[in-house]
Amino acid sequence: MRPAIHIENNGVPVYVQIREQMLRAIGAGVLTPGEQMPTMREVAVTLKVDLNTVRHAYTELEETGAIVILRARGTYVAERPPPVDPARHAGKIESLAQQAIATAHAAGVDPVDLAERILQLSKRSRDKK
Amino acid sequence: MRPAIHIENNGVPVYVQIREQMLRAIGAGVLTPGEQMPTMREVAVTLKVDLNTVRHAYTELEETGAIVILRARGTYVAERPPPVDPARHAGKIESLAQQAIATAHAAGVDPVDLAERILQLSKRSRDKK
DNA sequence: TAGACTGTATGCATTAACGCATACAGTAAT
DNA sequence: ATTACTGTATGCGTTAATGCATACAGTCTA
Repeated sequence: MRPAIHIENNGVPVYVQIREQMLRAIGAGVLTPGEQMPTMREVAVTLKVDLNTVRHAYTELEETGAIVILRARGTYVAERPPPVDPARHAGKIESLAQQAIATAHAAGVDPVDLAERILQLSKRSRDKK
Repeated sequence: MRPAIHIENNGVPVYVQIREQMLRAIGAGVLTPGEQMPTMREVAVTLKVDLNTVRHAYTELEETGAIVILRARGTYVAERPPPVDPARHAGKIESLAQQAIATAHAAGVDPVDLAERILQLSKRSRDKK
């Protein structure tokens, strides 16, 4: 399956965003072990970023054992991808949640309203599929 | 209270890490509205990073309305802004929700998980009061 | 063998991030 | 007025991130 990658202008390097989202796609089962990853060029063109930027992300993914890169043959999800550390993932959620609360507070918005709106929007886009 | 900031070598810019973690501290209630933030120099020395790097982070926090910077007097966590008219308020929620979803996605987090965590945290802090 | 596809690599230019040092400018307490 | 503290600003140098173009090198299929 082709993961939907989304690049944002947060100050976070593009290659980091690609790396994280690919990791999530693998962890979530969107990309399964042995399956071919999207081609570097494919990702580069789709996201309108440089080929070397994608390679940067892929290289790091290979270093962590998440994927295997075969020259001229493509890249594939590793047969035994490193387990997604549950604590690490939970920490990310926690962090994002607190950030969202702070931001909402600063804008005079009730975090509960925000959360409910997020739910509506996400579930709606999920139904499309 | 003094938030414990931790800088990592993730490829994520230092100023982004500071910005995010300060936001997190505010969202978690470690830093409360009206409370003085750690001095820029304090943070710089503690984390062994450049003063301008900290300023970069603080400046962005001010732009989002999370903190208030008073020249020569220090920086403070923003008070909750006065309520605005319902139309703009709804617009803010919409905007924040979309931003949160994008950020979550970029970080490899399911927006639904994020929303549910926000709900938990907000309801909990609501009980305290 | 030819062509298409895929990863690898280089060079050049631009911008951002950062550290380090130094200085300037308000504020508040003594 | 002096001093200490806080934010603001500049200059210099280094490294990293990116985009853009171009080329090289394996692999596979027709």
